[in-house]
Amino acid sequence: MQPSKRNTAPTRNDGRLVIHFDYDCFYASVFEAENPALKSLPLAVQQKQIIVTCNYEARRRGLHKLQLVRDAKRMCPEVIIVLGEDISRFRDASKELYGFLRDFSWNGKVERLGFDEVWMDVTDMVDYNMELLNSNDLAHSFFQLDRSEPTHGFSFDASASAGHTFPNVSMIANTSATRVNGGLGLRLRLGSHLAMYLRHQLEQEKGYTSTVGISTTKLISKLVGGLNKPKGQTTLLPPYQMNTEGGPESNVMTFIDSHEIGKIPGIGFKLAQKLREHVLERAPAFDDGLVYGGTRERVSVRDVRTKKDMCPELLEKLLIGPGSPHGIGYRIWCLLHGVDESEVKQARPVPRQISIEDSYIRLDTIDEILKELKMLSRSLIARMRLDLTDDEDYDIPLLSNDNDAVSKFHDARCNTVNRKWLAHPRTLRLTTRPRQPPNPDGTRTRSFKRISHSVPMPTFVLALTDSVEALAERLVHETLIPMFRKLHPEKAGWNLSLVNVAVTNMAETAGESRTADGRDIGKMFKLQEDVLKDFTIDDYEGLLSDGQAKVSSSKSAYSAVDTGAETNSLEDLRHPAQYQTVVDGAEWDDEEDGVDTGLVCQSCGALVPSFAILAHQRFHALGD
DNA sequence: CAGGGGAGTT
DNA sequence: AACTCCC
Repeated sequence: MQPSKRNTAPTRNDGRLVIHFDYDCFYASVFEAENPALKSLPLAVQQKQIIVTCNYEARRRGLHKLQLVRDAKRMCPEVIIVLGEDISRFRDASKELYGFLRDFSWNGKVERLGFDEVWMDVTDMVDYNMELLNSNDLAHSFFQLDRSEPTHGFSFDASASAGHTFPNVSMIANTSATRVNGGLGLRLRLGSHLAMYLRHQLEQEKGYTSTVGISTTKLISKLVGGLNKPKGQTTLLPPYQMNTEGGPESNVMTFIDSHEIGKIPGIGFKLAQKLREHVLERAPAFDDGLVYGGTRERVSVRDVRTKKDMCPELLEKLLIGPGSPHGIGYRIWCLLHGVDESEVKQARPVPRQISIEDSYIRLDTIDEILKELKMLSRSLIARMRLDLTDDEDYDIPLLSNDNDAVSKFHDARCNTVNRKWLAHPRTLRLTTRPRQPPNPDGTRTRSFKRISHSVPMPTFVLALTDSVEALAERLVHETLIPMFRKLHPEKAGWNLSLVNVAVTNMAETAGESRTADGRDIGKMFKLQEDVLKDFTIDDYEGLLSDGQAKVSSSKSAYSAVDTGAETNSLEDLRHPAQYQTVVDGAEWDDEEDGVDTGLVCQSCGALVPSFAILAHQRFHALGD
């Protein structure tokens, strides 16, 4: 980057419309939805000795999240406390609400974070409805929820936004003004009405209230939603563009600048501490303590952004460390300016990993280990069957002319095992957290370091006809105990504070293109976005020297990837012509099968794991 | 590491 | 395999 452009703010791209949902006090709401009588009473959810969350009746009486049960009872003796250590009901409710919201989406870009947050990219819905507006009568508008059904939707007043705004002023209807910036003001307004409609649906149909933010990125929609909790929604008003000479201040900058640095999603504990240390020029006292030796401890986004010599390169130097991605300096630089190009990800059909863990005060005998591994294995296999299998029935209607299939359908119906794997894990991992041996002086250093060992997934676990119990037994003795010996070769002397058993590295089996909701189409979209992203990044470097004219080049990139030729060359990039994809078989009979999906080198025939392809290419380049 | 997850990167 | 981030 050129020295003169060091402090160039990243360019905003506000072409999207993103809504962020956060269900109000989710765990408590799950119990209230099951038993509505609880709604009018103070209710708290307990895990171990902690109130993990409580409803607003309880908060009115002084209770709060992460409070000791004892303190909560003292403060509010009437509080109703329910146990929430079994999280399955929360997981189920979360999936149901997620599915409910996703059914409104046109593009499938609906992403969940944890159990209680969802982003929706509704750009296509909003832009479609922008075209339907009658600019002479915005107050009587209709939002169409289905492109092929003009009457399916809701009426709304497009001359004002729904819910709260930041800044907190009512948006005065001004048609000529709203058309600047590609109509951003008006588009946000439509987004706010769609958000309001979806919140009402969520409450009416499912009984859950939510707090919502509306903006153009994941970052800003999530942050701005936090302004009106609970049961509120907030839209960040334009102008969004950075301040130019004499122009108005960007509301994005105004909004994000005052946030504590550690409150920005993507800036976690470690990064926040490093940034605070740099700004304060000394070690910060605590995570978010306010005062240290009488001096100011709070470090805001503005403090970091305006610190002397601040630039992407400095951030990179400051923040690079083990586990942190390269390019983090530029990413954080963008976050400091409220810029976040990350996409709302499409729904994934199956999870990337499933893990079960438990923590212990003391775990130091092999008998206890055996018992715990058995428990964890049972849970894990049960979860695998729940989350990685599908009912075979779904395929039958497609073959309904086939008599065999029809009778098979009935067989399957009567059979308790009529499921099949949507994906099977290729890797099994055992993780432990050893407790530190005591120091010479008797004190104990607390360590939360984990160690792990992975092996190819033993395929017998996938036999759906065997009982969970029998499979767990076999898994422990044949696989997990040997893995444990590898992690802890000593006969004794260890003491564990945590054990985790996980399956990862999922291989999707049959039926990847089964349904019309289009995972294949999803992949094409993703491919295009990747190209667009790469193009935009290169483009960004090239354009830095003249600062402007971002949008038009992004658009030309988009039309370029629309052609078949471009798509093919993209394939070539991802799978160099020299390599052929190894198709991972759907069989898992009993061969201790191919562990890693990779590519076969067409030069030497070697099976090369994906991560080693570049190295392998270099090998040939040097050798030849 | 509240707890018991989950997603990503090098 | 270890680390960082999110809830």
